[in-house]
Amino acid sequence: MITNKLKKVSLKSTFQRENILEYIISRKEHPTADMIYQYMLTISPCISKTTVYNTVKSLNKTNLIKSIKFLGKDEIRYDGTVDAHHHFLCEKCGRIYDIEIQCQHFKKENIDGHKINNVYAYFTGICKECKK
Amino acid sequence: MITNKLKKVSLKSTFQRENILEYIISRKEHPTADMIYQYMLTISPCISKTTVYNTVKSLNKTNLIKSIKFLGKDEIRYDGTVDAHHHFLCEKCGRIYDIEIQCQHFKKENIDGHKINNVYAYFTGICKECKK
DNA sequence: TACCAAGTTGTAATGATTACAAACAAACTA
DNA sequence: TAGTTTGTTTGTAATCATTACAACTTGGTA
Repeated sequence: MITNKLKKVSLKSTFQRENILEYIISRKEHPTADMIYQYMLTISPCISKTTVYNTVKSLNKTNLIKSIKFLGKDEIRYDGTVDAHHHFLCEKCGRIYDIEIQCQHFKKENIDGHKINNVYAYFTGICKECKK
Repeated sequence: MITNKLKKVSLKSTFQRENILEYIISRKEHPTADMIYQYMLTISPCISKTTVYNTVKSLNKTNLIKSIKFLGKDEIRYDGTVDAHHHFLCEKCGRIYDIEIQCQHFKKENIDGHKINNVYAYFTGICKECKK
């Protein structure tokens, strides 16, 4: 439950936070800050965009959500699925799919002498819907 | 030779283009637009930043260079090495290293029914220099 | 219930990138 | 080699996502 997730990471439970987190997790669209803002306006007409940015920053820092960024797109997208996975971005419709592949490099701790902390990867192409 | 590279992709050969391309290829720093601009100022004091942006866009479109973008950094970096490879970003010093690993997904043409055109990936952590 | 640290709001600033129009130059043609 | 055309460069102004900041408000503890 959403409130517990916030409690677990010591974030105060507010209407804005609960609904923003719920929105990101339940919809699978990997929304942008503006999409979150547009949705929040419908249930909280006075919300500020700054609140959206503050909130996703907190949620991201406490690992309740993840951020993703694609080349050529200048906005950050937010992902409520936090376990290791990749993404697929459709070049035609812009939809973003979660990709559950396991890469052999995912668990490496060292490459070329560098200590690895994080792995980011995504694919682009034409999605199965657009191929039809 | 730089001039030939431009000819091959039917880009007119200009002082600005040759030097910007040469700079990106010869230095291995994966420079930002501003780094390129600062360098170009030293050999062409009247160059415009717009020229830098126009040029990297052309070079990128014709595959003479590649663009890279990292989460949390809001600038694009340019890479003169165009064959398939990944990157490592040091979280401490910001240096970017080319990573020559071959991923098993690199040559896949289909994942989950989506047609794959491109693969982007990078690692972050502490580089071997900063570990010392 | 009162208090205070933390959260929210609105406005203004930032900074990378793009739009646009005028001036200019590369390279082809005669 | 000069003229022409088309693509390039330049500078300024605009854009747009995101952040800074300061005043106001609220959650949750004592």
